[in-house]
Amino acid sequence: MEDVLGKRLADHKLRSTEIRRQVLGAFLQSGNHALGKLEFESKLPDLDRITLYRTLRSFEEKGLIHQALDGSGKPKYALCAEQCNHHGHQHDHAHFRCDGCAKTICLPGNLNEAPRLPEGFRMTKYYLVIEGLCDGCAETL
Amino acid sequence: MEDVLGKRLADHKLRSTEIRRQVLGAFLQSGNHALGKLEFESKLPDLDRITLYRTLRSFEEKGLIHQALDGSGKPKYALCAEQCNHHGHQHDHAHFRCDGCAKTICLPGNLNEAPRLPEGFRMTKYYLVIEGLCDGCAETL
DNA sequence: CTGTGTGCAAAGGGTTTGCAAGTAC
DNA sequence: GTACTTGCAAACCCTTTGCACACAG
Repeated sequence: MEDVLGKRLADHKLRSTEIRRQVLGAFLQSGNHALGKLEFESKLPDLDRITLYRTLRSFEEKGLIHQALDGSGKPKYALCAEQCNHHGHQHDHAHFRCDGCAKTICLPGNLNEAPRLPEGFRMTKYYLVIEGLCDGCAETL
Repeated sequence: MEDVLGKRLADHKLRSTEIRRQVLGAFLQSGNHALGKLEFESKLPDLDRITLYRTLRSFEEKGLIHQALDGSGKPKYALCAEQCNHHGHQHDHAHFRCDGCAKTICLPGNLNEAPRLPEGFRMTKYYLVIEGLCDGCAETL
């Protein structure tokens, strides 16, 4: 079977429509970096904004993508790893935002050990956000 | 001198106006937790929204407050420690957002050691965001 | 055929900008 | 007096909701 996109959608209990294949395709093309409104507008100029919002929400609910907190205040999304599905998300990577090119990158590898909390607090999850310069931008300066 | 608010504003090169004293007062009252739009509306119901935005921006530029990233998507602000000023910010604490009461709390103490980065990346700063239940909410359940 | 997805229009919320009047220093 | 601050109106995003039509399964 050649329909990688359709299969991945079906695996996540999502109907395979033209638009969803386009959006998923954009994620697969983008490698390990997260996509925001601007990236979608340049990659898929004809895509209706409202439809995009709904598509992203569906993808997130079904565990195909996750929101990438990057400190910019603007929502960005990135593909999930294999273990995420409609039951829930499970991530162990940090997000890096480059001050040069403004790209947000999912960093591979584990986070540090869980942070310590004051007495009585309980943690459900935590995120690490890093700002700086990516390899490309650091070398340009 | 009794004018704590005025002094603190002056220390940060901010003119001491009625509104700024009110906003700073709200921060001082709130202890270690961050304030968002909603909190301001309940603490200072007569405050003009636009003026609030400008006041917060001035405070942030002068190193009096910092934005507290908490994963909620909505901006929140908290008082800075002593070492921040108009030259820049310097923070070493994590932000904890409670899923119960929705409060965002600045956690005292140091972060873990700095995260490792891929070859060629350079870090300027990083944030840690933790979600869970605060002591009050955890004990209620 | 049935339930879901799409597209357009409209509405909603948060935030910023322009400008005239007021105020700190 | 001068430069900064405030308040109101208007404008500007970004995002969500309602509804009729189209489409996947």
